[in-house]
Amino acid sequence: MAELHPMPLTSTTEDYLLAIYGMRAEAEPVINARLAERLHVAAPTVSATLDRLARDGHIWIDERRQIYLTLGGERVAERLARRHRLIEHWLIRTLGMGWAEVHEEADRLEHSVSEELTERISASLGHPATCPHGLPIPGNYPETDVAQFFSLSQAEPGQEVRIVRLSEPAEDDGELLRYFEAKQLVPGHTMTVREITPSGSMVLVLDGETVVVDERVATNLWVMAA
Amino acid sequence: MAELHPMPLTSTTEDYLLAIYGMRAEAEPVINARLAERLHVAAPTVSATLDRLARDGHIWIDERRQIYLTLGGERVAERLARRHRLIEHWLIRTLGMGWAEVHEEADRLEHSVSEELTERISASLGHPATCPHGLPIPGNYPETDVAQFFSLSQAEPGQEVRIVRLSEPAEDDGELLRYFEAKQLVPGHTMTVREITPSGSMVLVLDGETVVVDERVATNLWVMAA
DNA sequence: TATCCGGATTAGCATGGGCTAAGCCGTCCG
DNA sequence: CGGACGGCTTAGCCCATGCTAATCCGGATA
Repeated sequence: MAELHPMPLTSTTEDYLLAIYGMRAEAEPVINARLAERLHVAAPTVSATLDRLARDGHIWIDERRQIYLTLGGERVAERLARRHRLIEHWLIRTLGMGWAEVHEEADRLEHSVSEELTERISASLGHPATCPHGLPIPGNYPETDVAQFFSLSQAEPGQEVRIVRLSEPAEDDGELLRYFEAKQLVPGHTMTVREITPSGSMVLVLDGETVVVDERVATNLWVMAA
Repeated sequence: MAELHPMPLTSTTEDYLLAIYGMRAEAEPVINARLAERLHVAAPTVSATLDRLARDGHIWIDERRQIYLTLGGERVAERLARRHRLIEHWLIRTLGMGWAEVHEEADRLEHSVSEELTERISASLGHPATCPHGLPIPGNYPETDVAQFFSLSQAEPGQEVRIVRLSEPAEDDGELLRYFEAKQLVPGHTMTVREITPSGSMVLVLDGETVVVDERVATNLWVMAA
């Protein structure tokens, strides 16, 4: 039974749908335990909330307890991702907020901006294709070559790559964001992989500067061959 | 017992504090029943919520059941009013939203914008003293002559007055807002009271146009001698 | 004085969203 | 084979926020 007049979703509901959407986009396994980590809540809380989400037709759960968005759930999540990523751009462009700070602000604002406001923002920015951290903005992102993207941790020594975006979880790590910003490890920049140490750390050269990143960091940067 | 680290307030809590603040500013009696009307909730809900607000030190209630903000509660409300009114300006100036629509949008956004963002907005607007509907922005409003303001319904025939602001409740009435906008009954505009009918309606002349407003409408416009 | 009315409270209930503590499953490993 | 361990649910609890129905109270009025 679909609702005739869809109830406005709660902020919590939106958070869950967006988290599931993000994990799917990164091809991470979407299960109860991972959601609990990402959302910083206890496992039983996730179970109960997922029950409601399933009841309301936003998600479904298969026999192996994998969680999937329904078409409706995905539409909601896409709209939220769109809002979130547009807001980030907006805060940077029109108010000069910091590259590393806007994600947190957008996390709150995404639940409050209307559809109408979202479209005005998109228009005023010239309908950007990605957020400042390189994540695609649904509705603005051209159908392309996502297949060419791979994690920096997969790059070979000697390879020259261009950063295209951050991983989803990186966005929630303020520390990491500030580090990326400081080292100029941001979308658009090109670098060369000098070497990879036995422990998995990568020695990079960008703008003539040598930067060393450990494996955890490398995993969170998506690149393409430059 | 004051909290050491003040818990973030809920959206509901903020709504109540802001409503009380607004009613006080208009010298309306602040009692349970009026709050129930303004917030569109049932009386017992208001009682329970006010109990919590009192428990947490945001308000106090006297023997005649009048509700007052504590110093802390007032500080919260002022910050909210500041945010709300700055956001309204911002939406109009930077995104071209409508004068009659921004209040509703700001009602949601005011709960989500950070202190930092608020100040950036204020700065980018040149620290405006009032919202687009003429209500003062706490922190930006110069200490002046509020005493000179009076309700249009108190004006005398023949008097020339300038609109300074709307009443608080008018802001929640989209219909009325659109009417004001259409008739150019907005802050800054000057008009002359031609006559007052026995029923309380007022015949006004502004910009050479004759406009008739009934008493309910006149009550919602604050003016000063032009 | 008796009544009515506006305003408030009490009682009882629901829902969303949190928590801990316990226990229950599979799978994989020693 | 027997654990241990990861993941999930059950049971039991809490609080904020909403509701209705019923009652209570105090002041104004017929």
